[in-house]
Amino acid sequence: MPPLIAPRIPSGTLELLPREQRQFQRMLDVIRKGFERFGFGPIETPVFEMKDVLLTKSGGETEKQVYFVQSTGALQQGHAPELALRFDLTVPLARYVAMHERDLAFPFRRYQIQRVYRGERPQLGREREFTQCDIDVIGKDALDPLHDAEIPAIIVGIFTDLSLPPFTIHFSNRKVLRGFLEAHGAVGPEAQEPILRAIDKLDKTGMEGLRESLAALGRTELAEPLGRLVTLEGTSDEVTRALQSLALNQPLYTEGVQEVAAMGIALKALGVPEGRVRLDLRIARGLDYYTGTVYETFLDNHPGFGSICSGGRYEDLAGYYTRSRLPGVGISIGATRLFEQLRSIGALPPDSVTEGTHVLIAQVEPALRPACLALGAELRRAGLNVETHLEGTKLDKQLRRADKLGIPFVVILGSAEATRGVVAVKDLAQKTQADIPATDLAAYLRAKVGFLCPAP
RNA sequence: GCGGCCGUAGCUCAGCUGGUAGAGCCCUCGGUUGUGGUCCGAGUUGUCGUGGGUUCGAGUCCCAUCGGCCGCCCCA
Repeated sequence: MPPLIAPRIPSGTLELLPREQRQFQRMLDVIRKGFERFGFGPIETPVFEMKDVLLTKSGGETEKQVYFVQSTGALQQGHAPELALRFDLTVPLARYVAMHERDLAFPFRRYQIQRVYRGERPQLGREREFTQCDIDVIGKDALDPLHDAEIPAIIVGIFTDLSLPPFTIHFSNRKVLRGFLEAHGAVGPEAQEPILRAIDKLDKTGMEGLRESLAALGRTELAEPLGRLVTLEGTSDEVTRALQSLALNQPLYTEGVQEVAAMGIALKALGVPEGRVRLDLRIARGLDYYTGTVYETFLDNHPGFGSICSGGRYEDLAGYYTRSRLPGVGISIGATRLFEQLRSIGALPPDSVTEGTHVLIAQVEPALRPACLALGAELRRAGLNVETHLEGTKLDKQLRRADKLGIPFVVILGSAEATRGVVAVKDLAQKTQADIPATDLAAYLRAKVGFLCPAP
């Protein structure tokens, strides 16, 4: 015998058993419905893109995390890879919009639920292959700030539908932060970026860390005013008023505060519950392409899990691919991370009997096999998901199978039942069993399973 | 890419100061005729991550290497 190869998957990848996969799928379904509800349309893009297309904006940090793709043939000839796996869905979106610009209706509202790849050190909630659920709105030349308010409303709806544990979408506005820094002498992106990063790390480093970073940058004088800005607490309205009262005479700052104020009003109008979405000046986001609103979502009781959903506003999405100016705003749910984290705290919703296999038809006598097949066909026509046990092993094995697969009902059809025109229906969870007239079976089970299915 | 911890059955792990391997779970079968998840009994499973070294002898010590987990960078 040849030696066995150890069955394994690369670290940072995830594989689920069918029941878990169903839960994950259900999560994605809820997300998709949430996107559709707000009038977003689906797209998909290839897992790999041309290398030069993908690596435009990245520069240093992201490039190190990119997987290159090369056919073995080309590899043998010593060619450098010309393809790379996408590491997010935003860059492919930019390419997509630039490519199909003339055919799209702007503002272009699309959602995209696909896997992305990052060459990172995996950890819990940090995979090398994971699923992102993105929505973005892309405008032509301009995009009303109202779109920025709609984004969190969409997410709140979805997370509520998912019965998530308490969560908060924190948002801020980089114009406010930049304007504030500008007004305090930190002028220009080169000076501001490192400070914004330091602010973004506040939850890990604390104020001490921020002070240290500022000291290292030779900006000790910013510690005091920035400290006050960043520790503003209260409802979004209260924080907004505090920002307005600072009355910094700085155009960018003023613009940012206006946007923040407008968001507060819009969020109320959209019916987003107070407290779900908070203005939090500690959110800055490291990614430098964000220019206005930024979002970051955390589970209230599990801050260590990191952000499960984040995004923001960017002034020019596709500058590398087209001369058109295409501002946008978007957000991404980290579905794989969210799923893993919910699972680790036991917060995944329980199996639903309306999904998966509803009924297992046990086969106890070879002579009745055709009857079992026919019964299965009939129940399926009634809208039920049915497995007919085709092996016809011992009954206890068949019951164990139903048990293991989480199938709630077992139908037993033997000659004892057949001669009386009934079948035995066993409810595995209730440990009950009843003889049901064969003619009533479909209706009986449908009522038991408790869902409305389309008329046959 | 940097730092720390760890690699023993499919899974989770035990194996004291070196003397050639164990538990639980899982799985299979049985506790007789068509009734599960409980209980009882029986059984299968390992080149102790890999390579080298020290030693009469190494899962146990040393070195290297690969892999995993955690933290950092970054991020969903």
